[in-house]
Amino acid sequence: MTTVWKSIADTLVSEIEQGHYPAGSRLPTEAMLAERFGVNRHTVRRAIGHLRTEGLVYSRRGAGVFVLPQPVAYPLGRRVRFERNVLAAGQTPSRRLLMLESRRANDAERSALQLPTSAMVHVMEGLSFADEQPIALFRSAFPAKRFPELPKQLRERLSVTQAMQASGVSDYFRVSTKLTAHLATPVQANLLRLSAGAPLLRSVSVNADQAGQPVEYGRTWFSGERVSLFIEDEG
Amino acid sequence: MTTVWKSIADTLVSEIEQGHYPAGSRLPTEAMLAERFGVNRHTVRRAIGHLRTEGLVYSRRGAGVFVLPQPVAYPLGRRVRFERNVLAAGQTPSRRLLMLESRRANDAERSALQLPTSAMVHVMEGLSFADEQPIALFRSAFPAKRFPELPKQLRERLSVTQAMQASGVSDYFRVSTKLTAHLATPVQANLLRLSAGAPLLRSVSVNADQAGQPVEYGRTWFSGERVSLFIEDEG
DNA sequence: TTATCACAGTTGTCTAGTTGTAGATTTATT
DNA sequence: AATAAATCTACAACTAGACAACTGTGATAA
Repeated sequence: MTTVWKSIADTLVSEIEQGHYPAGSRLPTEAMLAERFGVNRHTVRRAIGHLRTEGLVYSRRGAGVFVLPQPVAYPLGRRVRFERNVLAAGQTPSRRLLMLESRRANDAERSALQLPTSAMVHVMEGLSFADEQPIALFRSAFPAKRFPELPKQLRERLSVTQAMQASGVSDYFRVSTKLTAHLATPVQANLLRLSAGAPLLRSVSVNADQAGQPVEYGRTWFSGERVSLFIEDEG
Repeated sequence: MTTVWKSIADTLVSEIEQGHYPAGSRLPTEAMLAERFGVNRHTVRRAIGHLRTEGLVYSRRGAGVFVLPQPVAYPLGRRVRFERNVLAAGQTPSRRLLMLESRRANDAERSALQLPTSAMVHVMEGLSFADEQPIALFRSAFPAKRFPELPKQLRERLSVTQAMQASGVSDYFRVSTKLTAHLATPVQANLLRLSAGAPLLRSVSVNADQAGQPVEYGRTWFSGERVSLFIEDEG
């Protein structure tokens, strides 16, 4: 015995899957859907509530119900490139810069980047989006001595790859990646538009140039819901 | 020798036939009827269940029990016009718009309307009523290129014939009609106020202008109980 | 240009009422 | 005693309406 709200939920799911309502778009209002399906608004709400728990949509009071993009498959391999990864998943990448500063390296940064004591690093913090949907929070440290112009370049282009090239590093490679699971702090949850305490995947990684010299020490917090990391074959 | 619920059913039938509860009106709630007849609610339910199988009333969970009007005779011929048909049956036609959108035509629509690949169509979905009683669910596709203003016109007038005229098609004719029988999905049943799994008559049709150019590809689901389709003589 | 405000539209929440369903129990009929 | 009819109880599912909380937009004023 199927209930009305379930069949409405099924209809909406199939319409979303057929691209009828593309990712990021707004569903018709609850009132319109109620009219269309010939039911009370509460019944539509129950169907939408189901889609919400399935992670297909999210709703904002006063604004509407919006279609969520499906989780991005994010390959971790020898070459990890944000834009390429998101594009390969069929979504549109973008970034937002939250902070950019230069300061003394802390212990972890010195160790990872093989820097002498009291060396300076440029630190960039930002958000990564796929189709307007925040998928990760990142904080990267670069050796300041080697890349004196990096802050300007990052500010202009926002792409690590391009900024590196402008600083003479034509290519770079992932030399280590450590993954752990964490719960989102309130600040992180807010930035990633998750509920506080949502699960995050934390990646701590080092990239190095062709000579093996470390050029970036990065920490990234991926939304566990929206990203599925996978290890690429090293072909 | 007669049971309690049967006599209650008889009483209700005669009251409906005497116009005590006119078509479309709501019966008193089961609780009130139980009170009135001095019986348990379930006994009233059994009587109402009988009226329902007789096609005299229909009930909507949470809303109440409503009196049904009689079925409509619907002629299918060279000129099929909803309003004319229902008026000819002595009832009052009306329509409700459920959805109106423009999108890429799918295969069936492209083929029926003789459109090139990736052509756009306007799609209208709605309900047809005779005397406030839903008799059919329809979904029509129109070539968007030829009728750029159609959505506005349909929204204003809700009459295909009038919208066509406003777009320069003074008259149109049925060029093909295919009929099949289907069972109502839960959503369809709900919209037509039928029980799920009720039989529907599905008509897939194409209308064309005087030059023979297809102008509408329509699918209509008629309630098998409330409509009897008949083929008109082509005089 | 910027800030503020008003307003309509949308989702969130609550209360109350109605029909649908399931099961157990009592009462009437044969 | 057996069986059918009716009762009783309790929820589940849906409707109906009202109001609160919030968003987005456009108008107005500084």
